[in-house]
Amino acid sequence: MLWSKTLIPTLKEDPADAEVISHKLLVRAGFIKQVSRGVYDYFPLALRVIRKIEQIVREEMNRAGAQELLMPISAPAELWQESGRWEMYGKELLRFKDRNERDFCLGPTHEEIVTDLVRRSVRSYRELPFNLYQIQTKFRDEPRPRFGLMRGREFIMKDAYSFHTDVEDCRREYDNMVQTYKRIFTRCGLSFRPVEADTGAIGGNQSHEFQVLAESGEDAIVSCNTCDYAANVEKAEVRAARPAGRDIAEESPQLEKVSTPGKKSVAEVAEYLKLPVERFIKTLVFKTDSGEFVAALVRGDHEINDLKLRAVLGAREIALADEASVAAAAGAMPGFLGPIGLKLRMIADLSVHGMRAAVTGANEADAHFIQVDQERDFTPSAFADLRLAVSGDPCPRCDSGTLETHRGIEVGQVFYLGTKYSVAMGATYLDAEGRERPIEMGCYGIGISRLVAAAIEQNHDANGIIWPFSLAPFQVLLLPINYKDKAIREAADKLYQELQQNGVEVLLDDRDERPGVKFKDADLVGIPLRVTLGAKGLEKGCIELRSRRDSKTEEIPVADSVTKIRAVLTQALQA
RNA sequence: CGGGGCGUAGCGCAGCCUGGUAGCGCACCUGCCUUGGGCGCAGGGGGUCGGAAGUUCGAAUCUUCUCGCCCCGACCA
Repeated sequence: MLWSKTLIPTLKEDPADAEVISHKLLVRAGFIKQVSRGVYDYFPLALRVIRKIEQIVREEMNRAGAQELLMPISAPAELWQESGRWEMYGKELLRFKDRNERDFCLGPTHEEIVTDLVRRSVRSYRELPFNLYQIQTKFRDEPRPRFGLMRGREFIMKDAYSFHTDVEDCRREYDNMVQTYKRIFTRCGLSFRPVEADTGAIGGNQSHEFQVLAESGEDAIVSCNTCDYAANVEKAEVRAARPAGRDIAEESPQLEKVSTPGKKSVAEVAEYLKLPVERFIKTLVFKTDSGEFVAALVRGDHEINDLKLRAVLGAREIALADEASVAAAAGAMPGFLGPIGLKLRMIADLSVHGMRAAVTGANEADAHFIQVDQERDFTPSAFADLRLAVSGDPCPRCDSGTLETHRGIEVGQVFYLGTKYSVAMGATYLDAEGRERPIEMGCYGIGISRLVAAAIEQNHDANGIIWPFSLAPFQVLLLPINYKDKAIREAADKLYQELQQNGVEVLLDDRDERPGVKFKDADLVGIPLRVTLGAKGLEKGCIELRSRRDSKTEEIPVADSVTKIRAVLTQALQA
């Protein structure tokens, strides 16, 4: 392709509204432009990258036995009402009415549509199992889209759904997809990690996310430094600390109430009393969807994992109670709450068990208790794993490991769904005995457009993007120093033709620009191989081949150039 | 949804406080020059100052409303 005929509006300066590097570079290098909040145009270079990713995904999904189809982007409300998600999904679901005032939504995901499709098409166990996938634009009206392609409202996704007669077969396919995803992300040239994950709004009861490791990632993940345990912090289990081994007969110092005027947060009180935050017990009051107020207790240096709390409470929704509700329900203001004398149901984190010489609120204004002894002074309704895992926690799976934390960009997620949708929507089959049974389901997503951003977060330098060979919009950039020079132009045109005839994806910078401009743009756009054609080299019959990633440069004879470039590409794409 | 910030030429910004009829850099166009890392010189085009209403002789500038975009928060007692 000719640069002069391609829309590549590069910018010298960072766009004012971009925060993360992938967003800045995608805009600066002429790949995307924002149309509205979280919605972007994909310019020709971006589309080529997307097509590359799609192709890898297609090849691997097909190889794994899945079949591609295409479902509608809009869905009638009735299907979402059947699954119950019309009410549950909230404002992220973009809803609208057609001309006849019928409710519709734009699909943020397609469990309802695909389940409907399958229930109308499948009767017998003989027709199962199968796995259907599509690559399509999705719309989620995110509360806060940001970071360019990393969290858009409109985005391109590969979503797959598998259907099975039984749990074992569904789990087999789940594993098949995990392996497939590993191949896909490896082929994309990314450093990633599969982690255990919460199932969120999709539902189901087993899930892994595929996280591309990057500092700018929105997700926090933990991984064991010894075994292969890794999880999203939302999901990470925390093992009960080993029992401290305490002497029951030993007396604790007497409980004491101290004045802490205006000191509300753990940090403030700790500073004021000159006591370490680990000695504190935080008391947080949550309201459940059934209207109950519940106190959750965690150590001062820990944080509540509300997914865990929600699960322990068996609640559908929980939220921190506002000040007025807390005052009414607990009889004290936030900041001075404590378990002693509290009339609410209390769930305490495992680490609170057996704490001594602890500090808690005194359930009255401007006062805290010190020398609190959990076993002596209060008894929670239950102890449970409530807190977020932190760096340094012991691994929940192996004996010797400890957890370390990383940031990640979630580019894929696999779910074992079970029969949640098939039961709700009546997707059943007849087994060999003629009994009607619900279909077991799994679902598997990959954020195609997010992957573009993730790849850049992981592959860039001060000058611009460095595309992995497998994702690059072009494999080779031909850069004639002066395209108006006859000898250079003829050499460039000839090489351009030959490379194309040899199946190499090549972009020729045929613009009448100064060399400096072309070099800067070349680095910015990030095509992995650059061939520079200059007068000096051509006099010797040579061109210059340069790697974008490591800047390694070699002069090679024009006559060998096609062979050499093909060899480099072959090697790079195999690696 | 709460808080903050910003909307002035394609991009990045100044001007606003203290009202007087819009400017800088880059980009763009023309010519000359130059050609291995965002050249040089000369000339030139382009803006309903996000929108609406108000105050005023006069509004980019002051007031009100509104729309858009960005950031932070929307759990830590």
